[in-house]
Amino acid sequence: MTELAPERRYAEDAGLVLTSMGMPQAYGKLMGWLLICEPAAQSGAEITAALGLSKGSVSGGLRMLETAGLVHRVAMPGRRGTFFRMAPDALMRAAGSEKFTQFRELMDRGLDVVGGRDAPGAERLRETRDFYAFIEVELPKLIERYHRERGET
Amino acid sequence: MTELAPERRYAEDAGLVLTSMGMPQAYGKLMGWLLICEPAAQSGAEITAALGLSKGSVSGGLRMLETAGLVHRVAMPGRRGTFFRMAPDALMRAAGSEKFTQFRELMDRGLDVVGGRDAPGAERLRETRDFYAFIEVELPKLIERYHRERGET
DNA sequence: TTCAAGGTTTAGAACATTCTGAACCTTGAG
DNA sequence: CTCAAGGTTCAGAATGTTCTAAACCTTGAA
Repeated sequence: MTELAPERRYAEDAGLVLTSMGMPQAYGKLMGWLLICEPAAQSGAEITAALGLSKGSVSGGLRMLETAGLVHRVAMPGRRGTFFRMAPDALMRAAGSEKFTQFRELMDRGLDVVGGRDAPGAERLRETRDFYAFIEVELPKLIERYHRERGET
Repeated sequence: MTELAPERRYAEDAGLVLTSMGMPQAYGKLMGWLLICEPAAQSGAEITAALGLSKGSVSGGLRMLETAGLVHRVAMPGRRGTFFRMAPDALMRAAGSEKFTQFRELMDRGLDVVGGRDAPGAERLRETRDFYAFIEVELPKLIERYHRERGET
């Protein structure tokens, strides 16, 4: 068993963590690597070599991450190939309030089915709906506050 | 193709939504049903009949949901079998800040690997870490605020 | 223009998850 | 005690996901 560089090991571990959040392991490794690699922008070939994944996985993964806005393509004049780096705000996008919106919508649809907020048996849906509606509105404000406070200092 | 009652259809749709958040479809259907069913507490047999799932899926699903704290067992004196109902705060638990904690920890481990907050190339990790640390602290406060405001009125 | 490196696509092998059906256990009514 | 309804467990079929390898396409240096 050959020894593993700490950077490589970190990418492996990130793969595990991100898998537990619904991302394919290989793509999680890409994210982990792009979080700590030096230099920050690397070609697909370099990443392939660093992580021991197939070219196919790296290509597919980078495209997916790019689509999700987590990774950007970077031109490196004078060097062959395409380079990728983590988007500056990459994992902050994953905080997404979309999930809360989805839940709130599901509760609203439930309220329709049972006959509105005041129908008998609607408490379950009403309470849950109100909670998610609150978070849905307040979480973006919270994030905005973070950026405001951070920007000032 | 036989017509589907709106309640049953709602459970089916909830199954789809919750699947997209990483829950098995059958378990999502259980949650959907328990959100709108009347009466609110039902036996496994009733749920099995209502949703057309196997006894095995219903039994396993209810156990899992119970373990996750989303569903409670209820005694119904005089009636056969075990009854289940949605936990009052069921889906509010799913708001969990555990995810943010996990991310923050991953970033901290990354900072260790690259040599600390001030190491070259550590900005990526540092910015992400600070963001998640902020949400990790503030989201529980936000939830607490919701309950306080809600409790007063 | 040629060629090699880099990147993309895709079929399918390897793997993991989900769900059911059937055997089994438990409980309470009669 | 007996029996039937309710519940649990588990092996395996059905399904879905992930990853690779190999064929293919693209690009730029010489």
